[in-house]
Amino acid sequence: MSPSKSRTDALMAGDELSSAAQRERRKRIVDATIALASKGGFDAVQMRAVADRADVALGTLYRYFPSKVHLLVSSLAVELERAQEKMDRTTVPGESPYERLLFVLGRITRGLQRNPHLTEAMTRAFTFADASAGAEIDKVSLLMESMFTKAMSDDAPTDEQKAIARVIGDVWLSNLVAWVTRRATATDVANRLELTVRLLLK
Amino acid sequence: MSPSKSRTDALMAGDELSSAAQRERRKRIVDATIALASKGGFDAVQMRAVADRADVALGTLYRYFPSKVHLLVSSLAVELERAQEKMDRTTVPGESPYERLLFVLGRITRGLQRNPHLTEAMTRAFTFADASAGAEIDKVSLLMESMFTKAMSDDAPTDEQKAIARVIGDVWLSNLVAWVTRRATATDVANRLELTVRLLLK
DNA sequence: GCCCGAAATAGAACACGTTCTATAAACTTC
DNA sequence: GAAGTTTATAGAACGTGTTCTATTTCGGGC
Repeated sequence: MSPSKSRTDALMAGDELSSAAQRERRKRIVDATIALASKGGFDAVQMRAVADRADVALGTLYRYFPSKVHLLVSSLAVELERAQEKMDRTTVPGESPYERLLFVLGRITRGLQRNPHLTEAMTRAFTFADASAGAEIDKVSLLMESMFTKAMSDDAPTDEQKAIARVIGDVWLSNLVAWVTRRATATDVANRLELTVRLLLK
Repeated sequence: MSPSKSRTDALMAGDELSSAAQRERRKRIVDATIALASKGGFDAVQMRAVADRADVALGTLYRYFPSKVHLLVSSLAVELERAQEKMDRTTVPGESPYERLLFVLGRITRGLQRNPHLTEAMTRAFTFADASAGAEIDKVSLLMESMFTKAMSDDAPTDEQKAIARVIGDVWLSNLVAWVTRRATATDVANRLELTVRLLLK
């Protein structure tokens, strides 16, 4: 009959870590993950290597993140939050939702393409995730949609804008996958996104 | 200086296998893969289990398919070809491209949802594939796009129709991923696809 | 300060994808 | 039909994600 309120969730959520030491451990882990992913992509994010680099034991790593996919998707969420904050501090140029959306899309896409290995690692983790990582995935999906709806208008988005944001997100993800697997060039991705936005908003 | 014209490609392509025995081996492997995937999804498709069930040695399995992902994506292509043939024998009802596209989408989607484990295995393999499986992935992508363009019109598709087919394919894939990870219900998927088609074609 | 349960550590152990080795069987070519 | 080459086989071996065990350290209540 123990209260048992501090399940692994608490560690995974990250916002409510008991002690400062734990917050720091978590940060070291995420930083190590991003560093390794940036250098060598998905395959280079090896659990033993992450643990080493973050100076924690393998068991501790697994206590904080129950799998490699959880780890990568959580790191992706951290990265997206940073990008969102940066975007919030920018005034998005453009007269119409169409133009503003294109601006934001171009900016994020270029950001990702600047760090191909990291993008590859995150994208593959995101799409390979199974149901057990549903919560982390949802968090990332929400972040992405909110970036797109914010781009279209500052106010609360209409239903149609939400639908459009979702479609854009879907197309974006598919193109990211294609780019990561080298079936599409950066130019392809940009063109297709622009075409999609045109089809949807014109 | 050997001519070396029969690389692994020949085996992977599958269309041009030297002997009948080899064609049969390949078929047994794909059948075993589909059976195992249908029963237990991606995780149940274990290379040793596939080899056992197909009555080939593990080394032989790897000679025919250089990785688990190649194996699953190739099996997906086989499945899609079957679905395409079936579709070709049907007259798609509907007055407009919009209606016909919805009909085809609904039909494929229901087909996939009838076999959730198989769909999970194929979807995860498809999205997890790396550059080395580019050829197999391209084959599947082409098959999907052609299903959608055929649905819209019998004639050669216009550029706009091709673009729309691609967007639909992207949205479809993302929703499949969401459904497989149980972040979306079958109804969600149907609704979102319909909404997307409406946004694009209305 | 001391005790306790929770958290961290080092490292072994296990599972499954993949590769490698040695041998046997199946073909091609003469 | 024999020699040589390619393909298949059985099974060991290896790498990396994940789990488990035994031990130590940490942080909060007495």
